[in-house]
Amino acid sequence: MKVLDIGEVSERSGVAPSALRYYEKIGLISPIGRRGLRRQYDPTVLTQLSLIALGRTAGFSLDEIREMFGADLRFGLPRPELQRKADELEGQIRKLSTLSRLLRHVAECPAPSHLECPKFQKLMRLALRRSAPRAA
Amino acid sequence: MKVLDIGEVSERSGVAPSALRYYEKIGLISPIGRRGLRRQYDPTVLTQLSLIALGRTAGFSLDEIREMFGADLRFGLPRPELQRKADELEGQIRKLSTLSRLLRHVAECPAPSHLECPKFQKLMRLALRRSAPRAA
DNA sequence: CTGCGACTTCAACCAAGCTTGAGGTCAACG
DNA sequence: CGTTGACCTCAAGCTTGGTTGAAGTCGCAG
Repeated sequence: MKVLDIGEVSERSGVAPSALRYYEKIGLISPIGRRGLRRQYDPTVLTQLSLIALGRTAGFSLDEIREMFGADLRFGLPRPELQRKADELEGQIRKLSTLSRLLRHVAECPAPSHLECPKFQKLMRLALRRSAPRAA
Repeated sequence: MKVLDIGEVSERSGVAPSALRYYEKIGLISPIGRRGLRRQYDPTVLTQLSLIALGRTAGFSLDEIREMFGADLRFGLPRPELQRKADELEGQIRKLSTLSRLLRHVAECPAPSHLECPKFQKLMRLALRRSAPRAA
């Protein structure tokens, strides 16, 4: 199995070498070894990096991502926790989809003030219901 | 129409007063006036704040959000730009949904190493296709 | 064996998005 | 009229997720 230099990993994943070293420092990824000083990576690191990118897109912090996937894709979290994260994601998906519909509506609706457009109001109520503040 | 003190806005929106002042500084929101030194807010600021929160959830920066919604919900962006943002959101939604399915799968799949599970691989391929790196 | 280029370390810096703290103002209650 | 508590300003600090730069190491080509 071919091993990869940091430069190749960077090129293939689109993640800067400095970022890869940073990820290593915080325990997110690790090379399988060194040749001289140079880090040698297993190609599966590319899968890991994709997952990390995915997690970032979802707004998870690198810490959360480490908990979820672990280095080496251990997926260390207890199952209920994983389900909880998935639920969280689905809530987020509904919010994003409301926002998307809102933007498309605004792009099409001729009403001068959206605050008065019933469709806009309906979408806003939807959005509001989904991002409940702490207080009543 | 009742006006709101910063404390009330904070309580109802779940956004800290310091954050509200910060949002004002960068031109995201503004009070309708002052009573003495105290900022007085129109209740529609709550709608704005919900939109801002929604935008943040979607990963937009405060700058982007200001461009999109403007202060006063002007929605200053040209329509094609808004459509583009909506497209962007939908791409993101598909990624999140893949990630969600991936997490649920991991929570249920008994396979010791997910890297070998065909279902896992399939989901990963899906995810990979959706977050194409810069290089070929 | 020399030199090039890709790597290495480490510390310093950066930007976004806030929070915190010191010190001040002001309106309303008793 | 005084004191309380919620507000004010401004500067400095914090966290996350990195990048940048200086100075050094190394392996392979010629």
